[in-house]
Amino acid sequence: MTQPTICPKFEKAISLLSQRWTALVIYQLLLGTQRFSGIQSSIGISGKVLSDRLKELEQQDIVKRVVIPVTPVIIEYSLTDKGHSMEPILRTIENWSQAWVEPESELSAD
Amino acid sequence: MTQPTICPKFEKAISLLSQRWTALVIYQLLLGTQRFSGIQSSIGISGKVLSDRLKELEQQDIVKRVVIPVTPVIIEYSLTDKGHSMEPILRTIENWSQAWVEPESELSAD
DNA sequence: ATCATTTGATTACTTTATGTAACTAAGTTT
DNA sequence: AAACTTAGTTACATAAAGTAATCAAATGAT
Repeated sequence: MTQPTICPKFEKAISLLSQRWTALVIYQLLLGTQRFSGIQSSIGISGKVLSDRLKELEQQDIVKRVVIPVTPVIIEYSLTDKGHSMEPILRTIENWSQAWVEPESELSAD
Repeated sequence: MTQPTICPKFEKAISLLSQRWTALVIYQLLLGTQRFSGIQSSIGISGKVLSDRLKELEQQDIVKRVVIPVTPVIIEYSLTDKGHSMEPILRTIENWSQAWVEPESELSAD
């Protein structure tokens, strides 16, 4: 048998990044601390899924959540060191996309 | 409004890589030409989804499909130039995972 | 005091994606 | 003709994601 020879760490990283929105959330946070609604409107994710993703990223120690008790409450999300360490991944994808992805053939057939 | 300012090419790349299995399929093909059943057993993907993924990757000119009319038929899948150009993405993820991902805490509670 | 407002979230419900397992097609051996 | 092999497909079940309404906490307006 030549079964699962894929490194578990790599597989875990892939399964994280293969979740819809995860990479985009991190990419947005590379721009700096942001709030829930800011992330939501910048990438067009639903509140429900954003909530899920942020919870998981917090658990993975990729995102840090800070509550500022003013009114209405402000909650700031930012990247941890581990989160920032993912920047090369996003940049590599960014570079590749510029070199190889053809723009969406905008079929503006009226 | 500070709406969708994300580059369409980048978004397209992300949406491709955010599909479950896509990155692993490409990663496997970095090892060289492989057949349907080989990919299937190496990463544990269902035939149905692998079929979908390979079709999309073919459309995106990332994967090449070659039919060898012997019996039983052999169908070889390999990366195109565009496919190979994604290697840095996978390597960057691989490197990051080695440095930052903690191995699955194997809860072997008897 | 009550009501509306704001942010960050959750819940109920619908739609889409994925998993599972049985099945098909073509060619060959038995 | 029946069995076997590879590369799929199909029908059905489960999981994930989208949508919209709703909640909680704090506060200012009435």
